Formats: sequence, structure tokens, C-alpha cells
Amino acid sequence: MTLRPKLSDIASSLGLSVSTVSLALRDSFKIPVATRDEVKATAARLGYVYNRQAAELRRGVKSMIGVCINDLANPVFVDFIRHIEDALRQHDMKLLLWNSGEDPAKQAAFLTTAQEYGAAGILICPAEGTKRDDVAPLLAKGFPVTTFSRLIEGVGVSGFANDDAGGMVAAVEHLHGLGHRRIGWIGGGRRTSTAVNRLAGYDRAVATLALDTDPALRLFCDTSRRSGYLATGALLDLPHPPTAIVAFGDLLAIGATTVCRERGIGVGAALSIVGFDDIDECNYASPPLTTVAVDKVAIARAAVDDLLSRIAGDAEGPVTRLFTPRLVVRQSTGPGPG
Amino acid sequence: MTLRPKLSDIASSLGLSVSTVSLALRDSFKIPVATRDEVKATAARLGYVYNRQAAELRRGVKSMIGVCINDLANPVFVDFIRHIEDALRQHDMKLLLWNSGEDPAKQAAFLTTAQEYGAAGILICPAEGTKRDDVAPLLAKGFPVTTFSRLIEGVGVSGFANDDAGGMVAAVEHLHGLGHRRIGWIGGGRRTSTAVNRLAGYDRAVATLALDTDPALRLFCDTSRRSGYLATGALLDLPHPPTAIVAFGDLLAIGATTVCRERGIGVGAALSIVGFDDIDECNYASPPLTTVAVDKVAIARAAVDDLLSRIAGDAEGPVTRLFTPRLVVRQSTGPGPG
DNA sequence: TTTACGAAGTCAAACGATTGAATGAAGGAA
DNA sequence: TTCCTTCATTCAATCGTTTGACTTCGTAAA
Repeated sequence: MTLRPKLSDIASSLGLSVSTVSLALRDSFKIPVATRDEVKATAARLGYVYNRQAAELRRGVKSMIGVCINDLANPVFVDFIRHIEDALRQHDMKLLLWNSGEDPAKQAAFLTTAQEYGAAGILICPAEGTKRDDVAPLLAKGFPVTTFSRLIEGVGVSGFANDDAGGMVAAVEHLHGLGHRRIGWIGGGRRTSTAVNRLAGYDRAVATLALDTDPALRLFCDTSRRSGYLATGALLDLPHPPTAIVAFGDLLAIGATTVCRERGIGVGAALSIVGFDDIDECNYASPPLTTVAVDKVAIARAAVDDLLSRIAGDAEGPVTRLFTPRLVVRQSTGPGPG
Repeated sequence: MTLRPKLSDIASSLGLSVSTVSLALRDSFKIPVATRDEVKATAARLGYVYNRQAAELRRGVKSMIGVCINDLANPVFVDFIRHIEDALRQHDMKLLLWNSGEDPAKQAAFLTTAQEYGAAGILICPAEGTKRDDVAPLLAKGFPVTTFSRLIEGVGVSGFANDDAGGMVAAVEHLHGLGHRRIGWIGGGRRTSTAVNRLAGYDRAVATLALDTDPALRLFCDTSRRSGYLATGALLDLPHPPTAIVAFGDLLAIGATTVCRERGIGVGAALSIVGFDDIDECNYASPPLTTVAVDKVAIARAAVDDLLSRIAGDAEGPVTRLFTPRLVVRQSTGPGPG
């Protein structure tokens, strides 16, 4: 187990100075091409590996971005990561991944850790219950932070998210157009901007379209398939169950289809179900799921662009931008009763 | 936008030396408690953030692990990441994530990048077509590398994987026990150890149990839901289609159930389907999927433990360990014809 | 012959934290 | 008073790279 070779090893092996070697490896025009080639050959021969930590310490540049999400088990977030990674790759930036598991304490730990490791900035999908003061200190110090998918209320931090309220309005309007008047909600309560806004969209549409407002129709739970299964079961057990359900997210909706199957309730017939996010799984659900497609690629790109321009220093104040979703009608929705 | 404070800022603000501050922050017994507290308070007031890059450069320790997987879109790999992350967290190690997308070139880039960033070691699920020489140089240099989920043929690198052949034998035996004699295969060919071994298990069981060996029953494709959908469609179009299908992975199996649904073929009745991996989605498929459950938690833990002991220097030669899978019978398999 | 200049490299001081060795002051024993 | 400890703190070298300033040398212009 040889020691990792450094510039000085290459230098002494060639009878050159460390400076020359450093410049040669970085292709400085100050070093003749012949020397450069010699240096590079020796570096390769010795198995030299660039010590980026040392270099960044000296140069004061950074090339890593911290990315914090809440739930790796949810394909939506994984989709976001994939697109963020794609975008970062184009800028030659690396990704330090963190999973907060919706725990603001773990998230706070990451905020510190990412800085410690010399991250240039942080991309974060704020955990449930993230408060203004959780990120304000960073922003005050001028440390670049940008949020994606979820927004943080009243903080001067850039955020790129889906128009969740609008999307949910579209979902309810779609069901209303099919003749549904009694529409249930399953999903998050008020602890993330996504949940707040989707629920607000539901409430607004229900009010505007004069649909049934029975509070029993709204069931709050987390975002897993299992919760969708359980919550939908509970709605179906109501004395006067809904004829359609909008779910906070696709996983919930998929859980909903499962309980229907078990009970012999035809999805898209006896019960219509709409999901949200449009993960790949929707296409293979039984039946394929009507959902509100979030433009994850655009959101990821915008967030990365914003963060990078903030890092570069040429960004003005914080930006908030909502992206318009698209209702994708598949077979889990059908005509209402009557 | 203030500059990030450093030890010297705390020091001068207190009229102390940098050494004292450094020692105080690390709770050295050489510094009286009163001074420590003062230093810590000032650090907090100034918003001091530890510069781990500088510290690691000086101390020569590392606290980051590079993790490279092939396909973030596949829940199996995401499951592995989650468990790896859990295991690493307990050792206070951070995770630098990389997605190779099954591209050995991208994977090679990561091997270098991770070292450049000062990773202590690398956990890798080798991309398709990874050859001995892709990792041998690292190992020769004594850089710790451990593989999980897939193995690399004939290289002295530790590997922790599922007993894929055994699992597939169990799947075929299960179908045989149900009376199936004509069993199709959909999935990977020979480019990963997982594919090689699962297919070998299929072949072995087919031979041992004297089942139909029609080569048309084996269809090679990638691991996506879509491929499962297409490949299964092709098998069903055969003049003499199989009565059961084993899939390389769950996503394929889910795609398979989808095409059956479209064609009105009862899964678990007219056609039995077995998946592999046991991702959460299996429980919510229609019907819930019989599958071979891989012990991802144990594999992830073992890989992390091995890597960490290698990093600590107290590991002998490379270790290869296979973990026994468990057949989980759900409703996608049922009695064969006759 | 002197001066000037470009080419090819080298010097040495950073970057921020760590740490073994050294310092100075206070207190106690002889 | 002198010597020895102990305590609290500081010195200074170091980790591996980078980079502005500098050297050295040969050649060409004046």
C-alpha cells in the first residue's frame, strides 16, 4: 500500500519544481508543451490523483453542491435528484446527498455539514415544519441556498415549485366535469407548502364548484402507499362515501387503487381516483392513474440555475417561481353517479 | 455578505491564539473549561463553521464515502442507498452520491472524482461491463473499494450480494410445484453478475426439473417496467406461450402484469408471474406480486462494515459473501394448467 | 559591448486547521 | 532565594496546491 503520490513526488522524479508540475498539469501556457507532456506522463505512471481538498483550500473555489431531500422512498424526490444531478453534471459540480427523513434536526445538521465540507451552496426540499429561522442565518451570511419542490414561507430564499393549488383545482374540476359532487381528499395536512397548497386548491375548487363540503371527506396522513390504502379504506367506510378521491400524491393514489381492488370496487367506475406528481409507476398502476404531472425537469433545472448564479454572485434578490402542471387523464377517473 | 469566520477571527476577537481556540473547540483537556466555554460562545456568536477540508488536509483523516449506483430510477438501488446511508450515519460518515447510469466511463470518472474529493473509500454497484482492470489499479494502490449487490468477476475486491442463482431456483421450483412446465424468462442477459446468476439459476432449475427448454422462452431486455411490458407481450404472442414467467426484477414483473391486464389475461390464473428484489411496490401491484426478497438491509450493512474495516486498515484479504433470499408468495402465482 | 527581452522555471507565501514542543507565570518545597 | 512543577497558553511546522514575483540564461537588438 503505497502512499498517495503528490505533486512533489512527480517533481522530484523529474528534477523539476512543484510549481512547474502544478502549472503543467493545469496546462498553463507558461510551460512548454514538451514539459507538460512529460509531467503528465509521469503523473499517470505514478498514479497521481489530484487533491481537490488542498486545491480548493488554496484557491477558495468550491465544486460541490449539497442536496437535501426528505424521503428517498418516494419516487418523486428521486426523480428530482436525477434531474438535479443531470443539471449539475453539465456544470461539473458534484452532489453531496442527504436524506432528512422529514426531520428538521437532521436537516439542520446537513446545513452545517454541507458548509463544513466546503459545499458551494445548498439545494433543499425543506422538511416538514422548516421555519424561517432554520435557514435565515445561512442567508444572512450570504451562503447560497435554493429550495425546490417546496417553498419556505416568508424567507428571502429562492424557491422553485409546482403550482400545487392550481394543479389540484384542475384535478377537482376534471372530476366535477365528469359529474362527481362528493370528492374526498387524502394526504398531507399543513406541514409543507406542497400539502398546504394542494389542500388549498382542493378547498377552493370544492367551494367554487359548490361540491359537498363534508369535513369527513378530508383525511390527513403521510404520503406512502400504505397510508393511501388505509385512508381510502376509511373513506369508503363512511356512511356516505365519496364517489371520487383526490390524493396528495401518486403513492397515496396507488394505495387507494389497491384497497379498491381488494373490495371489488371498480376504479374509474364506482370510484374515481386522481393522483399528483406523475411518477413512472402511474402508467403501470391498475388502472393507469389519472394524475397531475409536475414538471420536475424544469423545476430541477431552474433551481440549479438559480443556485449556480447565486454562487457566481450574479443573482439579485430571491426568486420564487411556480411551474404550471398538466393534468394527465388516464383510466382511474370516469363518469360520476347519475 | 460577510466572509466566513475562521479560527483566527475567534482568536483575535478574544485575544487568544489560534491554537487555543482550536483546542478549545475540540474540547481538549489542556484548556480550562471556562476558556472553552468562552471560545465556544464566541464561535457561535460569530457564526463559525468548521472547515473540514482544511482540517482533513492537516490531519490526514477522511470522513466521506463515495457511493456509486447505476440507476436511480430503480427502487432497488434506492433501497440500497437508504440502508447504506443509515449504516454510514452511525459511523458519522457522509455520502457522496454518483449515478453511473450503467456507463463504465461515468463510473470510472467517479472512481477518480471520489478520490480527488478525499473519500475514504468507495462503495460501488458495478456498472454493466465493469472489468477487472477498472478497479484493479485502485486496489493496487490500497484504496478501499467494496461492491454491493453485484460482484466483479475475478478481482480481489470485496463483494456482498444476494444469492441470485439460488433465489431464481427457488422461484422456478415454486412455479414447478404449482404445476407449471413452460416457464418464460424476461430480463438481463450476461452483463452483470446479477443477471448472469439469476439466469443461471433459471437455466439450472429448468434443466433439473426437466421443464420446457424452448429458447424462445428467454427474452433479454433491460430492467424497466416498460421492458417488462414489451417483453411479456412478445412472450404472450408466441405460438405456444409460457404459462408462467420469472422476471429478472420486480419492475419487469410489474410491467408484465400491466400487459396481462390490458389483454384480459388473469395474473396468478392464466399466467403466473414472479418478480425479484421485493420492492415496496410489489405489495400494491395488481395482483400483489410473488417475488424473491433480497435482504437489502443485511447486504448494505455488511458492505459498509467491510469498507469501514478496510479503511481502518484492519481487514485481511477481500471477502465475498452471498445472502440468502426468501421467496415471498403473494397472488401473482397460481396453479398451472392441467 | 551593453541592454533588453522572452522563455523556462523556481521561490515562497498563502489557504485554515492541527499538534508536539516550547514558553511564561504562579505556586510550592527545600 | 533557588529549583521544580503545574497550568495556561503560544510557537511554528505541517498537510498538498496555487500563484504573483522573481531568477537565470540565451539570444537579439542597439
